[in-house]
This record gives sequence, C-alpha cells and structure tokens, in this order.
Amino acid sequence: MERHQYKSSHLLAINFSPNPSLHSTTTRMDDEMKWLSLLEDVSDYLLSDPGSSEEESTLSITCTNHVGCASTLSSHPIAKGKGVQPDVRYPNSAPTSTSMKVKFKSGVGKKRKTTDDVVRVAFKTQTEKDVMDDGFKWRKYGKKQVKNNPNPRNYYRCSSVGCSVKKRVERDSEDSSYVITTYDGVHNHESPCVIYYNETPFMVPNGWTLQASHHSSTS
DNA sequence: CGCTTTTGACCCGCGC
DNA sequence: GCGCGGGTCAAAAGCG
Repeated sequence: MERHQYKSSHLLAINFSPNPSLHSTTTRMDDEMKWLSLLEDVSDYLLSDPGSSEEESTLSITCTNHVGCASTLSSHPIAKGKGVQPDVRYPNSAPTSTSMKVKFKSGVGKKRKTTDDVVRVAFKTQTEKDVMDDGFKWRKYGKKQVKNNPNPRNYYRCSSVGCSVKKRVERDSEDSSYVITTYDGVHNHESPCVIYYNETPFMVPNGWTLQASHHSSTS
C-alpha cells in the first residue's frame, strides 16, 4: 500500500496523561513531532480499515510508563492490536498535560498542484511559543497576513538539502492561545535530534524505542 | 562570511 | 477577463 496517501480526512484527538513526577517546565514541544511520526503509522491502519471512510476518527494515546514514557496506544479499534510502537522520546522531557488534534488530509482544496504522494498534516496545539521546535531545522521563507485571522501566517521550508518539506505556522484566529501547524510532505532524512541520540545511545533510557522519523514510499 | 529573517513583489488558482 | 487571496520568490538587512 502506498504510504502517506490519505484519501479521506481523519481527525485524531490525542491525549497525554503524563507522569506527574515528570511534569516540569523543561517540557519540549519536540515531543509532539514524535507523536506525529507515530500518527503516520496509525494513519496507515486507518486507511487500511474499511471503516476509515469516516470523516473523523478518535484515537487515544496514553503515556503511562515514561521514565521512560513508553507510551501505549489504545482505544482506537483500528489501531488496537496492530503493534504500533511509540517513537523515540527525549530524555528529561515530559509531555505536557495537553491534547492536540491531528488532521490528515489529501491534497483536496489546495490551490497549487501537488503530487498525490504529498501528505499534509495539521495540528493545533495550545502553547505560548510561536514556533515549535520539532527537531528539524527550518528556514523561514515567507510571512503572510491571511484573511479572517489577525495573526500572520509564517512559511517555513526544511533547511536540509534535498528535502522539500514545508510547514505553515499560524495562531488560531478563534483562540490565539493555540498554534496551528501544518506540515506538507515527509522528510527524506532523519531528524538531527534522532541522529544525535542514535550516536549517543547511552543517553536513551531502557525501554525506549528508536525509530526513524521517515518512511520509504513504495508503490 | 555564511546563514537566516524580513518583506514587498510576483505568481497562480479560483470565483464571479 | 478581472480581482482576490494564498503561496513563493528574492533582494536586502540582520545576526552570530
């Protein structure tokens, strides 16, 4: 099956249940991108399931035993039992008690032509930070005031040579405490952070899973 | 000096 | 055809 080709729109609500002892101000937004990698896998299951034609699906992820935080994926009838594994986590970083919604979209509605393989992932996060550090290096290439939103939209391109992934970042017009981040495409390289931890495995607590953040596409 | 950010201009698809 | 609006370009400025 072709990966990253989402025929329908899925809305997934992810809820973190962080270990209270790890809930600290050292929280990094990086964690949410790690969840995104996980969601890419989950979305495959959604597609492969006959019932995935629904406009919305709900997925609940519970972070239970971080020292860790080897998260368990549960609740979603499609994902359950599929052996989906959590992605790599950062040492000393605990997820905030937060939730985010992730919407997988096909290219429908885009003005510019894109290939069918392009995946667009958008999620809304409650954060005071204007730009979330997701482990990748981005270069800003545009800023635009868009209609129906007093907050400007910022455009970023992945700085890695040969990687054409883009992202848009804007504050929610209805609630400016939320940041809407939209990713277009899939990185064709590792996150610099993942490489870093791969090179220093002694920093990764037992039980953590190192997983590449990109997937090869087969047709 | 090289990389990033800023920002106005330009491009392009879409609706009327 | 034209105007609107979102997305991109690229030169200049900023920064480490």
